[in-house]
Amino acid sequence: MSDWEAPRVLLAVDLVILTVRGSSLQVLLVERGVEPFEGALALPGGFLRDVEEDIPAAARRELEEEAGLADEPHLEPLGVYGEPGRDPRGRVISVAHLAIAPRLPEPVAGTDAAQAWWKPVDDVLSGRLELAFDHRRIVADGVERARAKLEHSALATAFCGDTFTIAELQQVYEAVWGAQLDPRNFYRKVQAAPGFIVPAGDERRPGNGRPARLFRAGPTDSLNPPMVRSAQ
Amino acid sequence: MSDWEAPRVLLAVDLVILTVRGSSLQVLLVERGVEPFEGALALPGGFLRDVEEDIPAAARRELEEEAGLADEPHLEPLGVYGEPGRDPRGRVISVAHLAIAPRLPEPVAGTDAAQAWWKPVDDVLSGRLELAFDHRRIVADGVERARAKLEHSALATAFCGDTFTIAELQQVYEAVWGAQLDPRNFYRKVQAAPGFIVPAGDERRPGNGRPARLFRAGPTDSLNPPMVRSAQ
DNA sequence: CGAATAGTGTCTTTTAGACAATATGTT
DNA sequence: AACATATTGTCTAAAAGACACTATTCG
Repeated sequence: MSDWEAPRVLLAVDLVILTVRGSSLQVLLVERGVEPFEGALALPGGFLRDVEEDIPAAARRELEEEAGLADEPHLEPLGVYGEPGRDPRGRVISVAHLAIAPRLPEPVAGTDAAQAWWKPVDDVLSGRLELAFDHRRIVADGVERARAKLEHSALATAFCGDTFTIAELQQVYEAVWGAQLDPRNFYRKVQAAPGFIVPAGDERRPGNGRPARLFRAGPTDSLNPPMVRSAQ
Repeated sequence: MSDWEAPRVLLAVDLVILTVRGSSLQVLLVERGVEPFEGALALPGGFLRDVEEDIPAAARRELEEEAGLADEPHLEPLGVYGEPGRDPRGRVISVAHLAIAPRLPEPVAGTDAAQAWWKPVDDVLSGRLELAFDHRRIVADGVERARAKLEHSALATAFCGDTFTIAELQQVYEAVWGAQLDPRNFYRKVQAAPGFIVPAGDERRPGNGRPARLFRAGPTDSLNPPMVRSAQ
């Protein structure tokens, strides 16, 4: 064992960036510019820049380079994906991250050299859309993580802008969970968890009817009581 | 970018192996035999054996080599820990795994060259016990994962032997959550989740009182309704 | 005013938790 | 029998969900 040397691997960072557009949960995909899978759709990501780069830093860097999202969206580690033979360039270990982007005006977050598109996660999960590598699995894990965290954490506010109405927050839950919720019960439910959301003063969002009160994300991340998705 | 080459890192696998002994949640620790942190307590683990080794396979190998646990305990990926400067031997990325060992007769799972001990997680989390590297943080994450999963999954059965009584299952919940539960409500609660546990036929465990019925793990992993730990 | 959405009140059903009562074994 | 633990039953309080109703804006 004394002349044995531990093998070295390539370390990549991949991003599952989710947002809600319209009433559907969407994920940001890019077109690969190099082999393998050149031309195929894939998650934004890339190799560690240098051997001293911190993993969260690499994730933030890719978030900005490939998605143009510089303004601190929610970002958390998701998992490690590293089957041998996954990439012909050698043994690659990918550290996937989950990022949540707030509702953007409309335009797709284009970037860099490659192009980027928001695509409905349903199209990815159902297989209607082919992804490079094992990226479909990674998306599935990211979506499942988001669904679970909506129950117990304040993650939903990361999908919204700085201020938002309760109806907008409900749209997030409905898009991520793929379920309809009663607006009246939802209204009281979100306010029952102390510190989840706090009023932002005046009123706005003059939609078709009565303008809705505005809220912003509260101080606590852990929801108690939790938001429960009924057992389908 | 054409003459740029992606950096390579060392890949390690670390194990948070939890069990319940007596009424406390315990974690398996080994004494490090080499620098850095020689002589200090640490999680079992090690480098990938060769560049083609699968990560789950490496985790199972360490589980057997360092803990003597060959018989398929529950094993799941926990997270990635790879700050630069964490290890003087170079850039090391550690993929931590969570393993659950069933209640063992009594003897400590000794092994290999190094020695191993079960230690109460409370001693690790409180800092009474010093651990090498960032292993205290990894233990904390593993314990938190276990606590959370006990609510929504059948993970608790992994702490038990092949068959178990409901009182034994309750001891698992109490040790992991660090809380007291009402045996009568617990009894109905665990049976209310379809597929969580199934009867194993006859009776046994003739303790001091009436012998308890035996159960084994049921087919479903997802608990519905969940076991809830009251909001402390 | 009428349409449309925001926000409140109330009732019913379900669930969580406390705890009495009964069952079945050991000594 | 006395004791200890297992298992069942029952009551009460809290929460989830359905849904009628009121409020406020726009056209």
